[in-house]
Amino acid sequence: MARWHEVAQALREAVTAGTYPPGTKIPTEDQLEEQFACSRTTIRRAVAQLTAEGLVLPVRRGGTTVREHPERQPFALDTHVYRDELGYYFSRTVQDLRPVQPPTVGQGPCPPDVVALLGLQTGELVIIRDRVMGEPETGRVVQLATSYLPADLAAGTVLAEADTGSGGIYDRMEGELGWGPLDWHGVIAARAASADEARLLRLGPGVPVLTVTRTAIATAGSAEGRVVEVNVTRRDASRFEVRYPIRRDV
Amino acid sequence: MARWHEVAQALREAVTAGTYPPGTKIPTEDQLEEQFACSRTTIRRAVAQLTAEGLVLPVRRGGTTVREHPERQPFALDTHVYRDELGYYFSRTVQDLRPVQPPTVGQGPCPPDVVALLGLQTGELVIIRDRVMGEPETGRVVQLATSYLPADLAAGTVLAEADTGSGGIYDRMEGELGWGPLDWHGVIAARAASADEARLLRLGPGVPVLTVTRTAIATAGSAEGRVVEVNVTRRDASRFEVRYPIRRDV
DNA sequence: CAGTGGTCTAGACCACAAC
DNA sequence: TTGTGGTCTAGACCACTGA
Repeated sequence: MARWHEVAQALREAVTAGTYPPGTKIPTEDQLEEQFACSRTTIRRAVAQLTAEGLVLPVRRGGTTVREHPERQPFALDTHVYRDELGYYFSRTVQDLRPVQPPTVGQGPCPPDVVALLGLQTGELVIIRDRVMGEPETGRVVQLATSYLPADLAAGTVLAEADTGSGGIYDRMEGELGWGPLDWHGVIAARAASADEARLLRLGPGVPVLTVTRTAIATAGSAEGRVVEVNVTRRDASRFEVRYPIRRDV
Repeated sequence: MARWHEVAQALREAVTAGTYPPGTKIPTEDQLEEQFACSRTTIRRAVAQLTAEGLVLPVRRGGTTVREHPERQPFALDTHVYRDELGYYFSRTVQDLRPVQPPTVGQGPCPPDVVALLGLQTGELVIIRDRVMGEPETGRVVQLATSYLPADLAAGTVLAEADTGSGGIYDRMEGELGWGPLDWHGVIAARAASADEARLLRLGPGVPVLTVTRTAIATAGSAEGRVVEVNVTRRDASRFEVRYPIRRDV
């Protein structure tokens, strides 16, 4: 077994055994180098592994902290859409979240993985609406949500404005724009965090994020049959999970 | 921007642009070292990143191959359980899979993340049933499934035998053992692959796997109220996703 | 402002599997 | 057999940020 595997395993066991409780720091790289009698490169390889597993988070000058690793919190599966006077809701709120910074609206090229969903060509422009959500108490960022809307449909409409008004974009689509009723479906997937995501969610590079992608399709009006929005929501995969009931159909 | 970021970005663009099509190899590390005029360590850091993203797979002596990266394949959400004369089915088969090796049955300590689900104490023994599933044509392994059953309930019963007979363990539980009808629920999550998972699924270390965990609860008999099985199914997160419909409840 | 992790170099040897 | 990626060393400098 490679030396860095041994070091990683030793550290992993020390963390789970409580030698280094959550919130505390593991020894510095120089100290570990001495403790395990190997080069710093080997130590770094081991710590990189624990980082990828979401167990620790290194911060420059601040040392490497053991992350809280509670039970994963539920991230309700939104198989049903509800509506009240305020707008549409895709999940009963499991955890209260609030915007950490004002939502941003911009225009840019369509990311490769969204191109196919929107039925566009590579390089076509889309309206991009970004929301960064965090815990109300701590302000800690836990969720990133980005909406992509085809520019040929949304540019120049209220959908491209910062404030979309009461009820949000879905009310605008089904109301003024006459695209409704909308059809939705969802996809759950996971991938390594991008550099931006890692920074905002305070994750190490390459740590998995859980993604829920919701697609909205117009069934009427000028956009009939078109995918009018793709919403990608991302969370730290080590802290969240999607739960669902299984019904007996016999 | 760090040099290895630049190298990674250049390689990433070369791959997505088709300079290195799926199935072909990127240049060797020595060649990249020359091409980018930096040390091999820097090259390796960049390639490690692409590996974590699931874009390439390095094989010793075989070079580093660009992975096929088709659209993610659906991995149907099993919100309903069906039953026929052969047994219970949790998902309409999206893709035909067959066992790559005979299922194994053993007894061992309960993994930490399963302890809580089974309602056991740390260190208690469980029956472990392992299945490795692959594509019928190529034999390529795409799914790992492991069942954990409390030893105090399952040891000595047919549940601990290699062949559980027609209909599988759920029929035994609901039939001879009188634990039924069973209740199930599921959880979707993601995490970095373990070393074993990475080897079997042919992934790089730390690459995300998508997990679907199904829990079975007895509603009758000697096991009433107990969790009698936890099944953890894992797939390469870069190749599979869970799709689900969204219903309008208003 | 100084100690931490982040990056990078140049070089060596090894283990494995494709050739 | 041998070329490939895998591991490891010893050392250097840098950049950021928390003490």
